[in-house]
Amino acid sequence: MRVSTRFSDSIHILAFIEIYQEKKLSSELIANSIETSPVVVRRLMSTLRGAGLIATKKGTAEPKLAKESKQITLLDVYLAVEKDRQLFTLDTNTNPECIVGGNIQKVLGAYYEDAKMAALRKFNNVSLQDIIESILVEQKIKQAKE
Amino acid sequence: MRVSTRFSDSIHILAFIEIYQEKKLSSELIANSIETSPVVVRRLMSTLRGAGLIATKKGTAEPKLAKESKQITLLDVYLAVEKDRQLFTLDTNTNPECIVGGNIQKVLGAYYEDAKMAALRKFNNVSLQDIIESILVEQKIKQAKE
DNA sequence: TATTGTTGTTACTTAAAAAGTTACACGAAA
DNA sequence: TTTCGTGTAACTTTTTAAGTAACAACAATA
Repeated sequence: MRVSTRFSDSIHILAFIEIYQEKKLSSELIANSIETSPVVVRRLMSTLRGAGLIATKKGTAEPKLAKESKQITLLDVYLAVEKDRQLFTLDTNTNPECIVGGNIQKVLGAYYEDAKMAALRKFNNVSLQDIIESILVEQKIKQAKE
Repeated sequence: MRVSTRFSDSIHILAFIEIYQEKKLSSELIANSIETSPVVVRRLMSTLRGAGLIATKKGTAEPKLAKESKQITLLDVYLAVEKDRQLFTLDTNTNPECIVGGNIQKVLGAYYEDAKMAALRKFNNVSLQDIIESILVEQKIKQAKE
């Protein structure tokens, strides 16, 4: 399948909103930074709004974060747009009559959950504020090189 | 896109080979346990062979593990079939002219790597032997319930 | 208040990745 | 020498998400 960039693009949107909060922020302008279409941006923003991460007004190009950037973690964003889906995919169609096929899903599922939890815990320790600060630092590094 | 079950299916194949090592193990028989086609099994086995995890003989249905099951970790299997690809997907097409678009890939990439590493480290601590033992225990639990 | 711009949403199309399928040359073993 | 199986290539189908088009509802303002 096509690989989902929802998580990355959502963080992009949130960082963009916060960094350019004084400006008029249409979905088209944001789409320009992500290099995608305005509808894709609005679709993601709709999800982020549903998860209580941003606040928007219909007809008005003024999206705001619904919480402080320090209070939004990468995990919040991940769960908003990817839900709690499997990170490593079990084959859920194995032969239940077979010793291996009949038990591997439960066994592997437990180890997969364990690995997923380890990854998501990392995301729970990174805030949107961290991302924004890092972006601004990288930008200064770039400029210092010129 | 369709979600890859290569990792799960590969572990399935390896466990199957080890558990039924005395028997004649055609790709068709293994495919029956996974509920897939023999070609899919042979394709995966070809990759596992390339990674030095199994040994096969063309024309003969006698695949063997190339190492002891204790010496094969889930990480070995993962890297064999999924390579070292991104676990969380960066959007690699962002606007370099924009402060966010121009720096977010580097910033997010680092956090993604960190989370991925946490997950893969878990897999490095689980052996095929662990999986097989767990499968056999689950099977006994099942049978005790009957 | 008519116009212009924007959001929010639906429906549809396209793209990409992996599984599934077909086919077949080649090897093994009886 | 026949039968079974592997290894592999080429092609088709399935799945999922991005991209696109369209439009009603809302906001601001000329």
